Amino acid sequence: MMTTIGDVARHAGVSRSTVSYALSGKRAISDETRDRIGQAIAELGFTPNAGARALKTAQTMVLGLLLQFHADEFAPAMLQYVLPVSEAARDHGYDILMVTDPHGPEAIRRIANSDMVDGIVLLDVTHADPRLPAIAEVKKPAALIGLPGGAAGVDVFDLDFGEAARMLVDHLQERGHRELVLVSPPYHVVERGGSYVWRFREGAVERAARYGIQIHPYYGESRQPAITTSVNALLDAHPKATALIVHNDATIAALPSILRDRGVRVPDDLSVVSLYSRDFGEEFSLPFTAVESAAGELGRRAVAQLVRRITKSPDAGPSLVRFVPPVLTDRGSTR
Amino acid sequence: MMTTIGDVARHAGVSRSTVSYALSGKRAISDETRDRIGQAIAELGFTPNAGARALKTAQTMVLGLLLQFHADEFAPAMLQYVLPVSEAARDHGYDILMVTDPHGPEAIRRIANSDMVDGIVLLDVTHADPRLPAIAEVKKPAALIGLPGGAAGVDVFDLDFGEAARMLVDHLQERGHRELVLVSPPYHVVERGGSYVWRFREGAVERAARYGIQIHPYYGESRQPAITTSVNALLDAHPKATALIVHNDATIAALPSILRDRGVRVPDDLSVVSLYSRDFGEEFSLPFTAVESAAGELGRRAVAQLVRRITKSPDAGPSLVRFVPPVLTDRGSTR
DNA sequence: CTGAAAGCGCTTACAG
DNA sequence: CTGAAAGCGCTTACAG
Repeated sequence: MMTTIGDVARHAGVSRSTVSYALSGKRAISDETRDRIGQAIAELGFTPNAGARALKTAQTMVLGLLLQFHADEFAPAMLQYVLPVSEAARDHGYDILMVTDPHGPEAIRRIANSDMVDGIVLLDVTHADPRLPAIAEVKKPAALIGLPGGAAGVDVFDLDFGEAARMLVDHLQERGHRELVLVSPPYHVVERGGSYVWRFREGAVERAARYGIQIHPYYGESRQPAITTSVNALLDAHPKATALIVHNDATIAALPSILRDRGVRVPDDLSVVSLYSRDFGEEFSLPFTAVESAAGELGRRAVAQLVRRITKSPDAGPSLVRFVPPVLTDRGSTR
Repeated sequence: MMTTIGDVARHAGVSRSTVSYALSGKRAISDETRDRIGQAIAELGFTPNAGARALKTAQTMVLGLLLQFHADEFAPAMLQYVLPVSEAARDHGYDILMVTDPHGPEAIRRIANSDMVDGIVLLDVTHADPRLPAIAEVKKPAALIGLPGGAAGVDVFDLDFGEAARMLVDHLQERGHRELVLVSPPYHVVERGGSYVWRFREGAVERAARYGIQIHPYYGESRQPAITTSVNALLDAHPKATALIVHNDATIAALPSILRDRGVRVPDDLSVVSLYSRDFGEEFSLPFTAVESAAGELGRRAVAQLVRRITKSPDAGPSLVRFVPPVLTDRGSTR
């Protein structure tokens, strides 16, 4: 039923190895033979069997992509990472095996030990990510998006959240703000080890302290109506604060409505800065000055480095930790 | 380097076939032999090579999932389909090869002809979807989410958008509304063949006509600030309309802000009904009476049927077209 | 420039 | 209850 390389060889009157070499270009083939093979392939509609090729070459040309969806969390930002990873993989000739299994470590062992993938991308890596021991154990190249606590032994890519916070505080300081409120992600993200929460928070708090700026840090919420309640409560608690730093996707998405209901105008009554990706901002129509979360660049760099690890000799240098420098986009939401 | 079934066999002092049968359970094995094999597997850490198994059995245990992201469209709703498909696949023992390649037909030929997948799920299928000829050509089982124009020769799952519209009009009619405004998806979705646009629209228009209700149908926008401008324009144009039917994700997400800016209260000044999934509504904090878009159920049913096609004999009956009946959730946004 | 043969790691008739 | 052998569809030394 399926056309094999043997069918093509027979049809073209050559050996199977010649067809294989014609396909790979790994040795010289006479023009006439190449033409006959090309014609046979066109007539029969041949595509090499990926499993057989993988078995022989020990390369699947597939990357594993591990995502996790946490209940009670704001999912729409996830897509900003998945798409660039998928597109970058295709650009490098790889397909994506997407795994959403909540049992991350087991899923990693399964796809790695059965050799379904040549390498693995982990999204949303946490401080003590339970998937990291599995990654170390399976001996496949891997790239992480998100900063783990210790040395992971694999390549790590993340936004420089500390620097992002400092840039935003600087931006407000330059405009004369002396009292700020900071809304971080929900506290359960800290408990899960989402280090971007405290890296951003510490960056903001330290920078504010250096300037003698008062800053009131809070953990926000991820769902309505708690978001509205909490934002209102902390604005009430700090009536003299002139600026709000929002490091919380669900909160920034809800903020326009909340402020409108309070009759608060941005930037006249309150300055607002945040951290989100350009696409996310567009989808939610967010008009705030913000640091780009750089999901696309992180995804592309992680894939490029992973492919390098796969294709170069097993130990192509020590593992990398790369912080993408933040970029601030001024959308006029500060005064 | 990698542990093979031969290593396990040697370690356990049995033949490779015995190990294989112990794993598959396809023939009786003495307790003692089974124990020795189990121990060997545990000590050596054996997982069968997926490529070799696929080559021999002609089954990859992988499903292809094809998504497309259209520029100038509202992406967050896509995740509501991807996740249930992925989870349902895992429940059936399958992994997901996710393909976001904008060249859909080529991507289908590639993953199907190289036998990377046992079946294919197509998301967001349109009236004259260019991917359908490729699906027909490759001779792999497939399941579509979204209704194609003609007979696809494969199983089709979609929400009954006509019925959804009729339910919403009924709901408004029962409450005495006599003049409605309908916001459909952007017109370019119609041009692309998104039949859910006109199925919903026709359902609403016909139902309204039957009741003698005036209805003003419009195509909406997918991005700000056009959304705000267009909603304001059509509310201005129909000051006597008492209810709004929104069949447009980007518009419904923006609606709370827009109405607040106009000083319009729901449902006192205006009744609003819509169509979206429960998760989507939660993420965007949407308080509107709506028909559930049933993304989860569609994904699960598509996968279940696809697996049936794969595992049962090649022709397990004629191809199906299944419309999931809409369910209305009253959130009190009508009066 | 081309071919015959071995082998990647499995599964499964065939044989006992 | 178990084993030896064939074969899935490729790639790549080896040989000419």
